[in-house]
Amino acid sequence: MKREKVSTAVIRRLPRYYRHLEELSLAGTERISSQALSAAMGLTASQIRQDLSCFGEFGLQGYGYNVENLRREIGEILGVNRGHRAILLGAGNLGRALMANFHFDRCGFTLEAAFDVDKALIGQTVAGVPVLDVAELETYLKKHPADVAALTVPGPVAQELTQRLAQAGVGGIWNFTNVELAVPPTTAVESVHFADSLLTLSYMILKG
Amino acid sequence: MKREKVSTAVIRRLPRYYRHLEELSLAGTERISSQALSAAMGLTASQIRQDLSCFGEFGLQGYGYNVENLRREIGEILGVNRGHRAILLGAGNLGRALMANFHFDRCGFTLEAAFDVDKALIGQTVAGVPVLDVAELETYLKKHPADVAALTVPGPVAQELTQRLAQAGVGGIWNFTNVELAVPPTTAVESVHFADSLLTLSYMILKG
DNA sequence: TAGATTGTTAATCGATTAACAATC
DNA sequence: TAGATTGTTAATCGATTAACAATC
Repeated sequence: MKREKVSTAVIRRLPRYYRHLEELSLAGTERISSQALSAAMGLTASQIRQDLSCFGEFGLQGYGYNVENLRREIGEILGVNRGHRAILLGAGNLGRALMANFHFDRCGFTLEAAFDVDKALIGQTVAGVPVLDVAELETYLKKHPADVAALTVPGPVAQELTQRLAQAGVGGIWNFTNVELAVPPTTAVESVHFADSLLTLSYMILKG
Repeated sequence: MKREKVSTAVIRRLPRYYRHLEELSLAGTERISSQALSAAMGLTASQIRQDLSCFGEFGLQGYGYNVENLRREIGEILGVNRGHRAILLGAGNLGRALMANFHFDRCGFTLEAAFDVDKALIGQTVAGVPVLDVAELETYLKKHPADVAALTVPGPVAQELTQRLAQAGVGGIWNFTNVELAVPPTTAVESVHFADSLLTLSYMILKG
């Protein structure tokens, strides 16, 4: 194993590997070669072996990889068994859609609470998750530390809330606003930029 | 200008440039150098000039770039003035969140209709957009061709609907399901994989 | 054993950065 | 004019692909 620093290109492929292996495992496939997996995913076999070699030796010469074993190993690398805790800020349409539809648990997260400013929403429960007053954010986090906060609030309040979250020790921000968030180096940000995605598609339908 | 084929790395930066330039323009900034823009975006000046040179010469020696002009040019490249038409399939929580909150128009799209199977939703209007019966999809598209379809349906029906959309001439699919869609070469797919994004964040909070 | 397939090293390819002549 | 900054060519860096000895 070559444990140099792992490039973001590799890291971004890990969830895809994980997803494919989940499906293979669910379909009852027991073993797979890098060749077969690469064909299914549109990569090269070489790349898959190269990627995995950043983290360890998970295969067997002449055999390939045990699907369930590799799935578990990659899950371990991604941290799906760490019992991560999440909160959500902004229980508007998008926030409630995530609460109702997104399977946090499949990523190894428990969504423990949502926060909003709207008195009409505070006190409600969405998909089993209580909506609390954002004024209580710090008090809540002191009692129930969270690893990650999903940020589904209006753009103008995104940066201010980010600061409060970082201050309160939340390690990662899952950003759904179109704001480029400034964070201290101890806080990670992963953004889902809908507009960037749609504009990319807009470009693609003009060309290719 | 070197008009070779533009790499996806460059294409994925275009929406970011566009977004930053919108903000600068809105803030009344008239001109900017590649140096200043790169500092604001966390890139190198060289990279920005290199990226832009794929599409033309938009700057002026000794001056830099006119913000509003560059914004418009990049908008043109991305196709925001093409009057693209969109439909949406699946008016559940996520679909309605997009309808209510996402500014299709800021990306140059008009969201013209949504489709669902749920009789309780069909006939309703969400944020001014009618929800139609998905059984009428082909009939509708014959009368009102769409450039792009947002796919916010349950995983199991995603592939089947993708085929119907491609068949009906929809050029791009904005995929919010966690299904890896198979499409003919004439159809573009851009996926927003929430789970991949959260798993990436999960990895980041363990390391970095 | 023979065939298959890994993990890793070396070769290639592509993307980013640096440098600079051109010129506003 | 002098200073600034572009667009582009060349140099560097990093990521992907190919090749192959090791070995199940």
